[in-house]
Amino acid sequence: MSRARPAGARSTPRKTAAAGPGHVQSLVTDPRLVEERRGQIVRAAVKLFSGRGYYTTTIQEIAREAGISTGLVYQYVRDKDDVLLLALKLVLDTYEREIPARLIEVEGPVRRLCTAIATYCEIIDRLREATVLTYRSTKSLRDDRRRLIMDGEVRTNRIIQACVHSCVKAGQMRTGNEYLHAYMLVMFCHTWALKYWALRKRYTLARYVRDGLDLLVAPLLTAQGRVAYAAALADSEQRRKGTAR
Amino acid sequence: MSRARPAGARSTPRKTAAAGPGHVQSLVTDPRLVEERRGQIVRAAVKLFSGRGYYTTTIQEIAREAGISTGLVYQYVRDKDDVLLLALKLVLDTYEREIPARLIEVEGPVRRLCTAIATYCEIIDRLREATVLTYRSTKSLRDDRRRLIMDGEVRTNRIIQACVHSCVKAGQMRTGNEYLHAYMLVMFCHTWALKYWALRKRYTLARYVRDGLDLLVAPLLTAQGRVAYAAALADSEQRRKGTAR
Amino acid sequence: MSRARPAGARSTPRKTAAAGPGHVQSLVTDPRLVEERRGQIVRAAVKLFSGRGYYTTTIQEIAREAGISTGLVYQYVRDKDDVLLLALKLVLDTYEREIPARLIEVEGPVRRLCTAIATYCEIIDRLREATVLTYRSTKSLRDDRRRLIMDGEVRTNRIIQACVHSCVKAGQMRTGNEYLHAYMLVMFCHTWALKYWALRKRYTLARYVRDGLDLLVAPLLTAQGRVAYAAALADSEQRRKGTAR
Amino acid sequence: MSRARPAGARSTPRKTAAAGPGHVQSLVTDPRLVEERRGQIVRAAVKLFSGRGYYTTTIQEIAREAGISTGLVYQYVRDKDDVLLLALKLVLDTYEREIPARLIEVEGPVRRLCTAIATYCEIIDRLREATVLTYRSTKSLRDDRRRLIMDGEVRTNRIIQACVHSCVKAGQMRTGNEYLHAYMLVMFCHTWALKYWALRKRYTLARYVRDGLDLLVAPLLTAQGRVAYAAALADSEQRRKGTAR
DNA sequence: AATGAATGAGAATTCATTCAT
DNA sequence: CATGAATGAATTCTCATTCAT
Repeated sequence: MSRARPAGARSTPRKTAAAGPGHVQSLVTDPRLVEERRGQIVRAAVKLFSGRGYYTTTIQEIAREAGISTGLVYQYVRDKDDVLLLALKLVLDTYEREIPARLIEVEGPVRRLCTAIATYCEIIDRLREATVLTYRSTKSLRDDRRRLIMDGEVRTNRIIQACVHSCVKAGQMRTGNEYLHAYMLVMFCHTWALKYWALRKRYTLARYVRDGLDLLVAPLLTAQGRVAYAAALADSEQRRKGTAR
Repeated sequence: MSRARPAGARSTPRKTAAAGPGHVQSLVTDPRLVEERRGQIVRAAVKLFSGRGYYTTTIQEIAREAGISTGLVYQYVRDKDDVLLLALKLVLDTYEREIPARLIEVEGPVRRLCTAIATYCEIIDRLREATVLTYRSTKSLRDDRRRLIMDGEVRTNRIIQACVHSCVKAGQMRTGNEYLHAYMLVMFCHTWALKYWALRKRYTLARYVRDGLDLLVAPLLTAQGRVAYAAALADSEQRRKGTAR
Repeated sequence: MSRARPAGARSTPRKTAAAGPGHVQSLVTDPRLVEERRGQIVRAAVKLFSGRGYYTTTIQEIAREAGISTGLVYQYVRDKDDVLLLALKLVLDTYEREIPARLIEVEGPVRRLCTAIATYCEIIDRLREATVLTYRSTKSLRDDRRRLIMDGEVRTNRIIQACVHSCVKAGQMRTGNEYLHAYMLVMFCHTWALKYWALRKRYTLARYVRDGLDLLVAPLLTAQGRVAYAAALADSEQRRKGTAR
Repeated sequence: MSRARPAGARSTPRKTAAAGPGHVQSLVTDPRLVEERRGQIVRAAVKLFSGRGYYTTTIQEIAREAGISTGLVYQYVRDKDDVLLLALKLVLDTYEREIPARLIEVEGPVRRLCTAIATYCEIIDRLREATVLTYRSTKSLRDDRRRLIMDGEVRTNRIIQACVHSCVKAGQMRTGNEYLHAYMLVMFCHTWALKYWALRKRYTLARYVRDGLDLLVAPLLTAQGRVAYAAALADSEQRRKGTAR
C-alpha cells in the first residue's frame, strides 16, 4: 500500500527561481564536482545533440554517454533546456576564448585579421557539427536564454569587427561598412560548417580559408595593406609546412 | 525507436515502396484534389514549423491550421517526415522559381547579378522564418531526402553562379574563384534571414542589399564592370522610387 | 533520424485557460461521448482512489479499470487533478441529489429530519470508501478546486440545516444553535464511513441511525416533537419490514 | 511496485525482522541519540506532512527541515512508512498524554467530562493540521501499522468514554448509548480540525466548545447533572478570565 | 555517526498513426 | 473521401534508498 511517491506528484514547484536566465542551478554544492560532472554531461550533450538533434536525443542517452545515471543529470541541471543552454554556451565560449588566445602573439592589423579568420575556421572545423547545432537548436531554447546565446555570438563578432576596424584605422583596408564586412567574414567561417556537405568536395580547410581571404579581404586592401597581406599569407604558409609532420 | 502502432496494426507493410526518396505517396487519386489538399497542408506546415519548429509542431495542429481533420493528412502524406519534405521543398522551389522569373527581363551581366541578389534577398525577406526553417530542420529529414533538399539548394546556387560566371566571361568582374564567390553571395542572402535579429537594428532590406553589393560585388569589378554597376544601382534606385507609392 | 516528438517537448503550453476552476476541459466534442467516457473514467477513479488513494493510483490503472487506453483519458481530462476533482464531485453530487429526492415524499419537519439523516447515512454506507476519499484527498486538489468541493459540502449541509430549522420553527425542537446542530448531524453521518472500522463491530447501519437519532435529535425535541419522532420511528420500522424481502 | 534498489543491492534482506508492527528499528544504538534524532525527524515530518501531505513530502525535505542529512534519516528509520507511523503516533500520543494530565486535578464527573472535551479541543486546535493528517494519511500506512494507529485512537476514545460512564454512573447524565455518545463527543473535537475552514468563520474555539457542550452534553443531563454542569461552565469562565492576561 | 552524491524504477503526459464510421 | 476518437510507445523528470567517504 505504501508506495513510492510518483514522479508527477508535486503540489508545489520546488525549484527556486534562477538567479538569471543564464544561470543554471545545481543541487550539488561542491564546485569541483559540479564542474567535472557538468563537463561530462555537456560534452556528451554536444556530441549527441550535434549528431541527432536536440529533440531526438534523450536525457537517458546523454546520461549513458556521460557515464552517469539518468537521475544524476538532474542534480546538475534543472531540465533539458538547461542542458541545451550549457551545450550551446560551450560552443560559443570556445570561439570567444580561442580566437583571442591565438591573436595575442600576432602583430599587424592585416595579419591579425587573417589569423582571426583562419583560427575561427579551424575552431569551427573542429566543432563542425556543434556549430551546425547552434543554427539548428538555438530557437529551441526558452526565449530569455536564446538572447544569451545571441549575446555570445555578438561578442565573438566583435572580435572580428575589432580586427577589421584596426585594418581600416591603419589605412590598410578600405571598407564601406565595417560592421557588415565583419559579419560576412563571420558568416564565411560559419559557412564552412553549414555547407560542409558541399564545400568538402572542392576545398580543404586551408584552401577554403585562403580563397576566402582572397575574396573577402584582399579586394578591399589598400596598397599598403596588400603588402601586409602577402606577408601574412607567406607566414601561414610557413606555419603549415612546420605543422605538417 | 519507431512510433507506436495501434493494436490492430498488421506486421506486413501495406504501403507500396515509394518511387524514389523525393516521391510523396498519396492514397488519394484525383490529382486536382491532391494538389489542393497538399497545398493546404504544406502551407499550414510551413507556417507552424517556421514558428515553433518541426518537433514541437504536431500533426493535429497542422490539420487544424489547414482546416481539415487529422486523419485526412494521412491520405495525402505518408508520415510527418513527408510533411517536412514538402514544406522544405516549397521554400526551395520558391527561390528556384522566382529568381529566374525576375531575371528574364534583365539584361547585362552585372545588372543581372545585382538583380539576382536583390531578388533572392527579397524572397528571403518574405520567407524569413521559412528560410531559417531550412537551416533548423533539414537535418531532421531522413537521410535520402536530405540530399533532395541539398540538390534544390545546389540548383538555386547555380543560378547565382551563372550570373557570376557571365560577369567574369564578359570581362566585367574578376573573381579568383567563381564558385566560392557565388556561394558567399548566396550566404549573404541567407544571412538576412539567419541574422535578422541583429541586422534589423541597423539595416532596412534595401540598405542591406546595397551595402552587400558594395562589399561583395563592387570591389571585384573591372573598370567596365563598374560602369555597369553604377547603372544597375541607378536602375534599382529608379525602381524603388517607382514602387514607393 | 526522424523520430517521434518526445512527450516533454513542448515549447508553449497548449492548454487553453479553463472557463473556471470547476470546469474540466475535454478535447472531444460529442457531448454524448464525453458523458459516457467520463462516466467510465470517473467510476474507475472513485473505485481505485477509494481503495489505494490518489497518489498511489496511476492513470494507467484507471484507464485499465475503465477499459480504455491511457492516452484516451487525456482526451477527456486535462490532468490527474481533473480526475480527482471529477471523482470527488461525483460523490458530493450524489449526496446533494439523493437526499432531496427522498425528502420530496416526506411530510412533517421531524419526519423529514429523521429521513434526511437516515438517507444520508444510507448513501454514505453505499459510498463508504468514497466518503473516506473526500476526507483523504480533498487537500490534494489544487487550491481553487478545493474550494469547489467545500462549496458542494456546504450545499449538502444546508439541506440538513433546513430540516433542523423547520423543526425549530414548527416548535418541535429546541436547539441552542441550529448551525452547529446540523453540522454535528452531518458529522454523525460521515462518521459511519470514517469510523466504520470501529463501528461495524457494534452496529448495523439501521441500529447506528436509530441510536444516533436518539442521541442527537430526540433529547432536543419538544413534547410535540416527541410525538412526531415516535411516529417517524414507527414509520421507518414499517419500511424496514417492507424492504426486508 | 516496490521501490528502486541501487545496483549493488543484495537480494537477501539485510535488515532483521522488526520486533512487531509498531517497532521502528534504528541502526543507531545509543538510545539518547535515537531519541533526539527521531525527535527532530518526526517533528519535521509532522510539520511537512501536515502542510503538503505524505506523498508530496520528500525524505530530502524532511531531512533538510530536521537539519540533518538525507542519509542520516535512514539510520533512525527503516523507510518512509516508518516516518509516517512515528508522525501519526506523535499526534495520537499527545492526545493520550495531555487529556489525562489535565484531568488529574479535576473532580466531579460532569466537570471532568467537560474538561476532557475542552482539553481535547484545545489540543486539537494546537495540532489542527496534524489532526487532519491523521485522517488523510492513516490509510497510507502499511496495513499492520494502520491498526496500531487505530489502537491509539481507541485508547483516547476510552478516556472520553470513561468520563461519560462516570457521569451516568453518578446519575448525572442519562445516555441511551454511552459508547456512541462518547464517540460523537470525540468527533465533535475532531470536527474542529476537520471543518475548521467552515467553523472559523462562526466560532472561536471557546465558543465552539461551549456550544458543543450545550448541544451534546447538556440535553442529556439529569437535574443533578445540570447543577454540576452550570458549575463547570462557571469554572471554565473563571479560568478563561484568569488566563486572559 | 554523519554526509550527500549517486542510482534507477516508475509516473504523468504527449502525439504519430490508425481505423471504424 | 473525410472525420476524429482511440491507441500505446516513448519521454521527461522525481525521489526513496544506498553507500563510499
